[in-house]
Amino acid sequence: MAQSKTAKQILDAAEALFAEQGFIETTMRQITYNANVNLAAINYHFGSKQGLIQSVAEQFLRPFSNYIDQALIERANMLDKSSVKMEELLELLMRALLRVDQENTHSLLMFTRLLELAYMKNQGELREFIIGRYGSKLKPFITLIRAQSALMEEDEFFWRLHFVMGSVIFTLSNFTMLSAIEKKKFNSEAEIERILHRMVPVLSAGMQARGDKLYFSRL
Amino acid sequence: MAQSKTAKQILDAAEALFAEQGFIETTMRQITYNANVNLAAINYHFGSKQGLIQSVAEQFLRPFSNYIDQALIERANMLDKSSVKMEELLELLMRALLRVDQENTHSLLMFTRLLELAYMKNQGELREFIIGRYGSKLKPFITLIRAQSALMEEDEFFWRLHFVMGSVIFTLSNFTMLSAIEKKKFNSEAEIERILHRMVPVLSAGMQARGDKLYFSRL
Amino acid sequence: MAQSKTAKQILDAAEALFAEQGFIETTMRQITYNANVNLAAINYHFGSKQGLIQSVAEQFLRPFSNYIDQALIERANMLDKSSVKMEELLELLMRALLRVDQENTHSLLMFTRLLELAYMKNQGELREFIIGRYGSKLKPFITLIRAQSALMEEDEFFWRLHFVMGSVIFTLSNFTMLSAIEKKKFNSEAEIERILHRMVPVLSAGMQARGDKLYFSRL
Amino acid sequence: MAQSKTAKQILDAAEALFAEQGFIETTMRQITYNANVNLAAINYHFGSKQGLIQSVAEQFLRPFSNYIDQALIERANMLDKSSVKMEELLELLMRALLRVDQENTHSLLMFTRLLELAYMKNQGELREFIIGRYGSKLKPFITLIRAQSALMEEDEFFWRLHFVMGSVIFTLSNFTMLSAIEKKKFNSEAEIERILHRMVPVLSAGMQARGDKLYFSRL
DNA sequence: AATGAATGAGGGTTCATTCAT
DNA sequence: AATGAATGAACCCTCATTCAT
Repeated sequence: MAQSKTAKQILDAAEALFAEQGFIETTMRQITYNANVNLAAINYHFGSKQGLIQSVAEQFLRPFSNYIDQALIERANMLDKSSVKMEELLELLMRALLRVDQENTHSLLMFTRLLELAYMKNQGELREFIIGRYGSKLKPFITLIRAQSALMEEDEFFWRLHFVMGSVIFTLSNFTMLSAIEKKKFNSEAEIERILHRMVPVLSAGMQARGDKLYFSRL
Repeated sequence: MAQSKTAKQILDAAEALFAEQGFIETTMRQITYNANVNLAAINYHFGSKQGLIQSVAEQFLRPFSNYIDQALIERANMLDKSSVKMEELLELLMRALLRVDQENTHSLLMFTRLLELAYMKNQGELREFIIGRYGSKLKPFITLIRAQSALMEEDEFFWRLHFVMGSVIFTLSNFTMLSAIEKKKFNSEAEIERILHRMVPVLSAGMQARGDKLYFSRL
Repeated sequence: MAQSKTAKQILDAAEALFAEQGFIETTMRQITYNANVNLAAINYHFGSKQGLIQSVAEQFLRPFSNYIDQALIERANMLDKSSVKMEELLELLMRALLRVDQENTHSLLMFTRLLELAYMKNQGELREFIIGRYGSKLKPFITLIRAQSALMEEDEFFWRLHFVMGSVIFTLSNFTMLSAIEKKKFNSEAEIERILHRMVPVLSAGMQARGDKLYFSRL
Repeated sequence: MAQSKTAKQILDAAEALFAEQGFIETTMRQITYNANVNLAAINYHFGSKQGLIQSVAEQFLRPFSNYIDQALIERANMLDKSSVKMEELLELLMRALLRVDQENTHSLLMFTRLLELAYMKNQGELREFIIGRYGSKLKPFITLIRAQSALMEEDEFFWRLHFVMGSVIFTLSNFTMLSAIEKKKFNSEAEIERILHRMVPVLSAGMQARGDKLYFSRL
């Protein structure tokens, strides 16, 4: 059997709490209390809180990365190369995110919080863990994105990619908050699928925009 | 009313530390040590850490809001209405940000961290404080943006605005980290002005993109 | 005023417990419970447990080192140089130890435990603290010892000094135990002064012994 | 009765770790990890950590005690009684120590740490175990030492013996540390044989010194 | 107005031991 | 005979806050 009952309970409780509150804000005592296990169990099974975070992360990243792989293969078979479009790529990405989230309720939020954390200082270890483990898997996907973007230097592409990622991370990270505002303002319930879909043309246009048209004078 | 010397020292030290590390990560010990005042002084002068954050926030928001006002007047004078373009609006915004930052070193980062915090749960008080105090001031500017965006429903616009804001907030919030990566990868030093400039065409294209072209099948 | 009441209470309680149980075996909870103060007070006043140990150490080392200094000056005035003898030097040392112990009940045992600790691995910080602070003060004394020892190489002297120190440290460190055995065996109460006195001729002879007379065959 | 393979592995691993780090500092996790057995195995086979320590002790004490026996016989044969000297006795002891150490790498250090532990409070059980088991075996040897020492009362002899033992125990117990210092200071590598040899004249002179020459005034 | 001192609550981690199989 | 899993107790430390002056 892959993992003990206790480890499973810890993972589930941790996932829910991490998703809701964030990693740092969630304490080991909360997790073990919710999981109905002993405080020391986290250290026994995962070594440390950081270790638990990595395990929770992996639980999402593995299937996500697999979905991306599989989708790219599918796409390669289904379509003739000439017709690949940026928006299709982004939708493929969004679909992968949604699928994983569907399988495991908190995945999408976890993904977001994870990236958030990975960009923090003092989190070099986590950063390297993620990049080392999954960085290479996403490369072909990124290459496709690059091919569909406007012509630009490498460093420009680097920054744009992060502009776009920032959009996704920020939006998902604050989704609860934002959809509450929307409800109050427009009385319409936001669905995560709808929001992700709304992103596609925006992000796509961003990556394809011709740059450097203007430059504001310094000061 | 002139604030005491101690309060001033606390505000200055807090601003620098908040900008560098974030609000939650900064401890009162660090602030009072840097400010060269007693640990209890923060509670004495500002009631609590939260109170200090609001004071620091206000210290930044006031001049920023003034700059935006002024910039809109500038724009009204400088350009004939027909030629107002989205990119010009965004550059105007960026310029306002940079100007404030120039006057008071940490402003730009503070702005970002403030927004970040405002979107958090349990920060309803801060959120209302900001919106109540400065929300209305930005309205005319947003109206101009809306006019230059692609035709869309109100709720679509609401979301797009947040996509774009997410980009800015995320990028600036993680600027230190990202520019470190860039340096390692491309051996080039990122300047904040350059990055803000790079954002302009991307954000602009995002706001102007025609939406709803595709919709990924559920699941 | 030099130090707060709480700090004083902590020092006293810590000293007693350290002397009785050793540094590592004594917990911060025991100390603060005995001192009747809050657990966090140690960290407030001394930064860490290690910091407390250093403070306790200093409380003994300062007067001890002063006594040695003063005694050496006295000796220099009182006696003509020709008559300085090893045993006098050692008695001077013992007297210094006893005096400090008399002033502050647990000093002698503390001294011992301190040296014990200083020789442990992972205690480089403490070692450097002691040497840096008091190493130089003891140099003149050690030079006199050297002058009265048998002729030998520097490294031989180094080792002999530690043989002799080992005697003192071990005996004092286990004094409670040893004197209990003595009582059981000889029904006589051991007094620390008497024991230190007993050491003098033994240590003296050890330092003055001519070395290298025999060498056991390897294996 | 042959002990199980697991028990053997535990004993070996424990011995090495105890010798290197000391009893208290060595954790059961370290032992079982190095022994490549389950954490619970120690409690299963030895009842408790304390039980393991006693087993390890016995494993060393048996051969050591045999060597001493044998050495005393050797001595009886080799030398005519008139010429027995203190230094020869001590060298004989050192040789026994070295021989055991040679057969079983960690013996010498174990011997030291064991004595160290035996002198601690709360270790009455271990103390009695050692004395009950091996105390009598050393008696003839101690009688010989007594005969070669200076004339003195029984209790004086008792203390001197412990002064001398303290020297040996302390030096060996801190040998790693001391030889590191020597290396740094004199750039010469200390060998355990050489150090033991260096002790011989020092200890010998200590035991033979005439006592009571002076008495420092009780301040 | 200001501060040194003190505190209660809570943080992650480590340990030897025991339980269930 | 052996072990993976689990645990209770205890560890040192950090935090924002409050008290007494």
